[in-house]
Amino acid sequence: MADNERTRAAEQPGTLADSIRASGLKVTAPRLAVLRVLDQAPHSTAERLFATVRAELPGTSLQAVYGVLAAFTGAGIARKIEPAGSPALFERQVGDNHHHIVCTRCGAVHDVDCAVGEAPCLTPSNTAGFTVHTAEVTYWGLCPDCQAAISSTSSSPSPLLNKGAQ
Amino acid sequence: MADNERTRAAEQPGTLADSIRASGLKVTAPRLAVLRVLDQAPHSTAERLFATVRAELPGTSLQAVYGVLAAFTGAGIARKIEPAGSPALFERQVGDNHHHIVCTRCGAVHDVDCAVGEAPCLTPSNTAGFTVHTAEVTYWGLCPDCQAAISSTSSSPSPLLNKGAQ
DNA sequence: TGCAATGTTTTGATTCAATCAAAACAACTG
DNA sequence: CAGTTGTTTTGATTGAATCAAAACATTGCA
Repeated sequence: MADNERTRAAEQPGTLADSIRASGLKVTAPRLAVLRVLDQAPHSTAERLFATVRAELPGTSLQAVYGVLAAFTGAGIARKIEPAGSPALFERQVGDNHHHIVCTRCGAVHDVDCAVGEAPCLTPSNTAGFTVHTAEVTYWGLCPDCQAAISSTSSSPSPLLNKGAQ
Repeated sequence: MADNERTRAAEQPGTLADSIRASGLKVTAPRLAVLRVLDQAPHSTAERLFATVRAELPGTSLQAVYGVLAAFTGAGIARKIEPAGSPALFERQVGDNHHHIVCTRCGAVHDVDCAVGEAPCLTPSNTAGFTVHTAEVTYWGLCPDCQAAISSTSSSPSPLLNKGAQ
């Protein structure tokens, strides 16, 4: 590793390093790299982040990425989402309480704003004595590309997931 | 296996075998056993179902349980739910579109009726071109037991999952 | 009632995602 | 600039689920 690339941390311009430091974490090259990729490609798996990070920081290990992500989610600057049938995805934590829509054919994920300003069906009717802290909505459907692919070819859809009828 | 226990399928009284046959599947002892346990203990993992089924049907393998569950979900008489941080859970498919509330401390799962008769926030505001088929709501909170456990002991909650702030 | 065809279950191996533990190492504090 | 704390690496391991092929049972049909 020529000239210790892994230690070049503090020389970043601004915001990324700042938001890491602001959350009480030490600033390191792997963390900067992961946060940058998280920004450029939200809803990435740990493996995908690893592949991209490794391109610019060859010494990085997959376990380091997992470690960085654990630190980020613990510190509240990243969020882990786990759609059924998919490995965990990560995105930078943003203030709003948005949800996700997942394509059942290709797995593409997009953000969806919460329908009403104040969370709508976040207060279930019968909580069975539970105290509710969070409500999480996942929408399942077809992304534009897969709609086109299905309507043009008459081949079988080969769905990524087999959700029960709603 | 004395007198071929595994083949005693058709002699069940009624409803279980009927609902298997009604969905176009062959009736077998492992399927009857899995469906019975699914009825008695909803929200069970495959492993848990396997342990219970094996008690009454010793020759059954874990893979058989997975196979039965795949057949059931494919035929629409069982539903697979996959809460973040937990292995997949299974329940008998019922007509209503209910959701689930999960205890972040002990993992207990309960059913929650959809707040309004017609699904409320099942129509997101910006679908980004997606066609929405299903909306899935998961509530996270504390079950009554864990609320009591936390307020009585001042020990650390040791949460099962670390959800981001909502 | 018995036979054949189809579909299910078993057996064994394998994949994928994620986590654990300890040693080597680097970032921040003073 | 040195020490302390915390991070990263290395290597192994777990857990959940899936795959493939052979053995077997259920159902429909004669």
